[in-house]
Amino acid sequence: MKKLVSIKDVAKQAGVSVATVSRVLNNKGYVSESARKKVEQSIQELNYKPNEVARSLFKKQSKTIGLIVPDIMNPFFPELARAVEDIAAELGYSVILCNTDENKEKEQHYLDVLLQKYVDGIIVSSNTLSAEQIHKLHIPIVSIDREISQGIPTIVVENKKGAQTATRFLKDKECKKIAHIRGPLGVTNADERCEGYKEVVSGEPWFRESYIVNGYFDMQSSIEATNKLLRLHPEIDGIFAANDTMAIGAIKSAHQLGRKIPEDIAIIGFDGIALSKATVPELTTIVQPIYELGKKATTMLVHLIEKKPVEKTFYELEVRLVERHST
Amino acid sequence: MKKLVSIKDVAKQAGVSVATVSRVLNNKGYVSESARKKVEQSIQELNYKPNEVARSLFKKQSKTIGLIVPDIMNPFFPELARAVEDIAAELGYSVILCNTDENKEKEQHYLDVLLQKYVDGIIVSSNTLSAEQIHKLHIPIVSIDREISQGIPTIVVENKKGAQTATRFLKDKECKKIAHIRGPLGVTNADERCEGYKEVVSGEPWFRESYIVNGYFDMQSSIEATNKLLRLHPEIDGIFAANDTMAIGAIKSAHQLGRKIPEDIAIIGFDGIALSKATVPELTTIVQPIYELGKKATTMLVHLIEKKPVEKTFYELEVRLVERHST
DNA sequence: TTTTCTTAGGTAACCGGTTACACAACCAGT
DNA sequence: ACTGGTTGTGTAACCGGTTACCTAAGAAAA
Repeated sequence: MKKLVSIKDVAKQAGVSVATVSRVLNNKGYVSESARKKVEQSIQELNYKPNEVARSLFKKQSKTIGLIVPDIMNPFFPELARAVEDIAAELGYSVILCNTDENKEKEQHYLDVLLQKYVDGIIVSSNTLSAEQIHKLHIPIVSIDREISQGIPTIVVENKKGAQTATRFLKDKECKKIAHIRGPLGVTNADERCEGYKEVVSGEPWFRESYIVNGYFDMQSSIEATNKLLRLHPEIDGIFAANDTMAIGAIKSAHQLGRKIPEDIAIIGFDGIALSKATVPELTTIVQPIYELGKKATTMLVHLIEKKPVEKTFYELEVRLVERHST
Repeated sequence: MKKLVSIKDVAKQAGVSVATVSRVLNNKGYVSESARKKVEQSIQELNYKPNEVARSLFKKQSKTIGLIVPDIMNPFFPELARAVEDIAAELGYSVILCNTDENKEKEQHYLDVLLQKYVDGIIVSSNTLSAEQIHKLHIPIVSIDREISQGIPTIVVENKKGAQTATRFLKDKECKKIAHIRGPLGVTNADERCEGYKEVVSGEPWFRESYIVNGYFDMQSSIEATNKLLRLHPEIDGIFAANDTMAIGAIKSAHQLGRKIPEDIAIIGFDGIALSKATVPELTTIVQPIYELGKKATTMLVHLIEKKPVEKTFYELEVRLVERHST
């Protein structure tokens, strides 16, 4: 590797000390106009770029944040990651990507690595981390999409309200028997969405617990769940899936079973991922402001890092129903 | 921020010098069994984790690689990113994610940032970088999906061959008039795929240049292109789209125009992104080994970084046709 | 004129590791 | 006994920045 120009080279060129160069660089302390000119010119000439690593070592901060997600291949996360990276870059930070598969050991491992690299803060979207684990880190954390514990800055969406909206919408569309494909038990947002559904239908004479089936937020489990559901309850004419991927699974299953969408059966999802616009029929869904989520989280994290005031450390963002052709 | 334990603390605890601790840490140089034991115990007790930043500064390497992609939201890249991150983590590296939108300034900016952070190597998927720009970096680079110039390690797939396979497959399926929605002009893989198509159909009596229409690898442009195409040439009964996203656009367009797929018109894509399995009908496509691509690139990059021997610096990975229901 | 404040800029310690070098102890070979 | 190689360990320089501290000059205040 070719040696990079260091602050010493610049200092020598400009005929000043390294301290002066550093002062120019950071716009801090007293520097005469003439010295500043000379330094700036030398920086130009040598194409000098300060070494961030050396800077990090002294300042104990690295202008880097960690982004911990279960799996970037899950269609919810690319948009989130993009938002985080966009805002981070704007504010002068880089982002290190970590996929944990919701695996406790991997999570702890990445936490250690990020800490060793002096990252300034971390954005997590995970439900296996404990509050204790997080407090031990002593650096700012923002939790996205899942509430870990009070006191930890969190950004979520109105899961329950969205679920109610979705379910009511199906009712308004004259669906008589509405089922729900829920997400994994114990995952906060899956639980909340299920609760929202229940609140709307539990009073209905036709409602039965077996209208709620389990999925794991993925397509395969949803196809199987829907197959079973429609065989057991052929009367079902509306399905609210706890996320878009499962809604697409439901569409495929219904299609296989010869049901027409939306004529025979209406299907609504949750998330508003890009995929929901790519299907035929296009999916009606509760769209989350995913980009906004990432944006807000990053802005907040950087504020926390830079000790700027933050108004709130808990945001619940609004969701909105987008009607397309599956209902 | 709470002060972290440093090597000095460990040395003091163990009653040895920092040099000895460092030797234990790196398994380098002579250390007596008794000293090693004491040091290891102190490390345990204090839960000491070496500061990677300090290490980076001295070693001029950071155990970090950069991953530069146009846009992680483009469905091709999450799987690639996942592969890169998986392998990198396995080999002890972290990955910094950069989205450039194929924008020259952003690319140069990220290159600068990555260099300042002493990343050990970079994986790029981009076509605006010049060979010169890359050589100036003086660190290992691997180019994915796009060939920048000879001499720069590259991993691509058999674009032309895949395109030929796709086109021939449509012919074998009794399509009489096959059109092509190509990717942006000047983008290597788009050009190669178009060439592959041409080689198969240019000898056909029915072939005309206007059967090739332009898209930008995105859905919107493809929908518009297909609309125009099918209006102008209603006789078309087969479409080879240069990527899956555009194939899906073509499906949607055909659907809107009342054509049945695959009865009236067969559609085949290229890439094999997750989305291609989510549509109704599921997309027949030329699948690229995306994960394999990322894996190979990362393995090679780390070999280059660690100066281990690499057999080849140019790989052209095989693609395979996966028949589903759109043909 | 002396004191004090502001401006300017250099020297060197420091961040937390790694490693060249020095030195000592011990063993083997002559 | 002398030489030389191997082993074990500490001291201090170094990586490339930042900044506390010091000195000094000129301006303003006493």
